Amino acid sequence: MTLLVDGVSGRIVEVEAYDGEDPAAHGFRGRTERNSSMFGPPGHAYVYRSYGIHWCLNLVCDEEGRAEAALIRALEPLEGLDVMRGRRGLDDERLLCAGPGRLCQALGVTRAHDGLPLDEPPFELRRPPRAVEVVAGPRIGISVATTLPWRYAEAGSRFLSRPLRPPQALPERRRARP
DNA sequence: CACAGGATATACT
DNA sequence: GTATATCCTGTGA
Repeated sequence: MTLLVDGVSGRIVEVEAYDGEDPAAHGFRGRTERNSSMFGPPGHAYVYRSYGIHWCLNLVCDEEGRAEAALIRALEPLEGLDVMRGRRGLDDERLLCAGPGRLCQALGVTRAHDGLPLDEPPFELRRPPRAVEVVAGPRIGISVATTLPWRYAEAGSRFLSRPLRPPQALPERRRARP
């Protein structure tokens, strides 16, 4: 999908999955003030402060309060490149949105966006202009559940937060819980 | 490659 | 109350 925030946009090229049964996820130990929007409703944003400095954006996915969300980790910049450059204070297109904190800075995402619906301004999601090959691997920056291959990225993209060794097959879809 | 920066949460005393 | 870890990034060794 292409993600837009007030018209500044990029194609989502890297995400990570998290859910409430996942010890690496914020929702694992229950609902708090910070992670509240991760528990639903789906189709809304979960924005949290990371390391006291950065903002990170998740798209909330599930419909039954299971705290399932996708962390957006990288975008391929499409529209509003100069706005992004101004916000980020650098020119290199490759580094404008190559990381969850970086893309929030480039798109102007802050706590003010936490809990907002993704199908209304300032957000907009557009269907992918084309199908892409997706590769999977272990998630980044966590110390538990490190073997789950829940990081997904576009194969060969130069806009990833960190390289992912292709080729790797997509994992089997996890069985639905009872 | 190591580490500062510093909000939020949890596990301690 | 203090201590430690964190879904990170820019900077300087």
